[in-house]
Amino acid sequence: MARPGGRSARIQAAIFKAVEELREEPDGPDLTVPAIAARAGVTPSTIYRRWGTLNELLAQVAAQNLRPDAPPEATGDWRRDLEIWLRQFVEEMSSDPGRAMLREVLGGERAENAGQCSAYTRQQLDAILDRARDASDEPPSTDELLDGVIAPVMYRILFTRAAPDDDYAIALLQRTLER
Amino acid sequence: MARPGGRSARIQAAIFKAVEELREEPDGPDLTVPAIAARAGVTPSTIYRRWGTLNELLAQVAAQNLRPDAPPEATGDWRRDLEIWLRQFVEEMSSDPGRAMLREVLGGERAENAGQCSAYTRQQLDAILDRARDASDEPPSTDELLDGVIAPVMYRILFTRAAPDDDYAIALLQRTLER
DNA sequence: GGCACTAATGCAAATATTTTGCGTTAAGGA
DNA sequence: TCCTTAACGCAAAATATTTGCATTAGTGCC
Repeated sequence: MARPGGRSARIQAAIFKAVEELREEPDGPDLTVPAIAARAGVTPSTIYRRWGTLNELLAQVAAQNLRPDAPPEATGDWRRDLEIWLRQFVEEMSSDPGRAMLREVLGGERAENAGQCSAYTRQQLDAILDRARDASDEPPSTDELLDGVIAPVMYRILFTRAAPDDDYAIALLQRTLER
Repeated sequence: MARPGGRSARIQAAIFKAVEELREEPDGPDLTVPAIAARAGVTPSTIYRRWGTLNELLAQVAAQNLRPDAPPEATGDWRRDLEIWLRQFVEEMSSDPGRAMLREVLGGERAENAGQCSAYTRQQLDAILDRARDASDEPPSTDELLDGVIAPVMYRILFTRAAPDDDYAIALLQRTLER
């Protein structure tokens, strides 16, 4: 049977932290398993046995980092909330660190981590849309927003080297709201 | 100055072929640099010098494999052509080999390969849309199709483990054509 | 065509990494 | 508390990556 308790959790936390710290390293981040293990005070074999591969470890760390740190801002006007949230989302995802995390999440073998990532944005959207429904309004569905706004933005981030899509994203949002 | 001539091209072709062949291997594909080099009749250092990393090599191979092997079918009815092409596109991309290639293209450090990939689908769409314009019709723009159909399909393939989206994709296409 | 220049490769030693067997530690259940 | 065994540490073995130097072969020039 599995044993997620105490020690395992502590070690995983130490390893995740080690990855973050090594990213900040001034002279080029040395993201190798031995380096991460050393920083975390753990033997490399622990990492290999738990994650199998550096790619898998980085995928899980990235998924965790993509977890939103706060619920979407609530101004009272849900359309405005959506716009504010979207601006931040696009900025974060299209930044260099954001792109790197997306690469890493998608680089992992198991779809689990990528799924987690989209679950997060779904939750954030749901939070805003729930408030809209409380106000007896008729907002679009989460899926309509995913298809109409999030997906096109992500496609461009992943498949082109294009600059920040700020206005473009807002235009997509307006169009989806008008339907 | 660069020397893409003769030998380099031959070696690159041999290496790409080696990757393909190792994928077919019955008892688990051994996609390591040394294995690829051995199969291609080349020393590993050649691969390391040219691509730097296994991820980069696989990204470029995947980009090449995602190149469409034929122009979209032409039935005379461009709406039908779009539908036929889309069905095949979705089937190919959501298959296990297709997903693996997408992972590999996106896993590379440089955006170049992913960009190539989306350029290919853009070309295919353009080919169909050009025929529509020749017929003095008013088809949607390439970007409208990318935003309205391709992006949502890709988002689901990349971020969920959901099953083949055949009908879903067609529904997206219909909606985009009606606008 | 022959020649000079040097990018691209081959080779092999030096490093770095990943894997693996076995002993030890510590969750989780009785 | 005791037992079972998942998870870890350690170190040797197996692989993979890097690097310096020698060799091969595109490319431009005469």
